[in-house]
Amino acid sequence: MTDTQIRTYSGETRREQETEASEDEQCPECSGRLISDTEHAETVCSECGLVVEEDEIDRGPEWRAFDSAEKDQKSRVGAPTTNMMHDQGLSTNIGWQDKDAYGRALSSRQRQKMQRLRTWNERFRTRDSKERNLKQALGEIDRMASALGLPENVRETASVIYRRALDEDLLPGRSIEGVATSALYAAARQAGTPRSLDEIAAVSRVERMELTRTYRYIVRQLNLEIKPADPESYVPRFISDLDLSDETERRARDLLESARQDGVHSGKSPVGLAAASVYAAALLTNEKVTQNDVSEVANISEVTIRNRYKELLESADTMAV
DNA sequence: ATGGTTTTTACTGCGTC
DNA sequence: GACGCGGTAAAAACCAT
Repeated sequence: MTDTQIRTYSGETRREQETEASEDEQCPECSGRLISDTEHAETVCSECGLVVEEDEIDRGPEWRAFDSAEKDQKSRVGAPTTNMMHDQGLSTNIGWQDKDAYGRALSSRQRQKMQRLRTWNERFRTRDSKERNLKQALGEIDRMASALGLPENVRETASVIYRRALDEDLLPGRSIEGVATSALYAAARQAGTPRSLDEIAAVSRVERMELTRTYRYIVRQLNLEIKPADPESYVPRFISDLDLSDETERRARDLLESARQDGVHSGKSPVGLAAASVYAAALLTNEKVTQNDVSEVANISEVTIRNRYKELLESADTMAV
């Protein structure tokens, strides 16, 4: 049984169990495999045909198709809506070809009319400043996200955050780039794939200081609940940057876990903690990494690593006893 | 603005290869 | 002697009030 992580806007995570796949379910009568028949909204046994469940919710289409060509024809699913486009991909586009629905050329009178419609459609589509604003910001978010190797869902979340900021009129006085960057930063953290402020600032057009200011403001105004980043989420990245083994990764997580229970955590920078755990774990597994190596990939001073990793080992010891 | 906390910077001493 | 490591003090950055 697999767990899926569901992340909500506010960043809390809860776990939901996926609906049970029918493969390990057995028919109560003859212990044959159960097949869920979505077309008739039933779960039936493949051996004896016993209907185990009826009247399930049918998520299939309401039409029937008798061959694949017909299926294609009847299917009427468009592109999914996405928050990554300023109009969620829903606006109308007037085709550039001067053809009618049957592919015949239009009369010149019609052509002129279509040209006027195109012009106006375009004007309305990016009508007010907000829309144009959004367009630019989303482009920015996209650019930065790919520079940082952040997955699509992060971009999506960032877009949502930006949209909210826009709706609440938080923009005046702040730069589009600044807010866009903040949104991305927040989204990355919410998604559990945090990037440090430095990393974000490196690909953004705004200064670090402006970024932190805007970020704080946005978080406060939108009531985004962003928990302090979990040190563990940095571990895999550091491990792979340093070419360390899985074993080391596991130990690093263990160290962080016992540190958490010990409460050594609070107030300390999560990145520092992660870096220290990686270093300490490498010591334990006899893999060679210097404090300097770790400090470089983690962008953390060696001093911090030293201080943290001692604490980590200490708390790991007391936990073991 | 302020004060408390954490991180960084810079420097020093020790041991090892 | 260079390097990794540990320690310290003072400065800087950060955060809540």
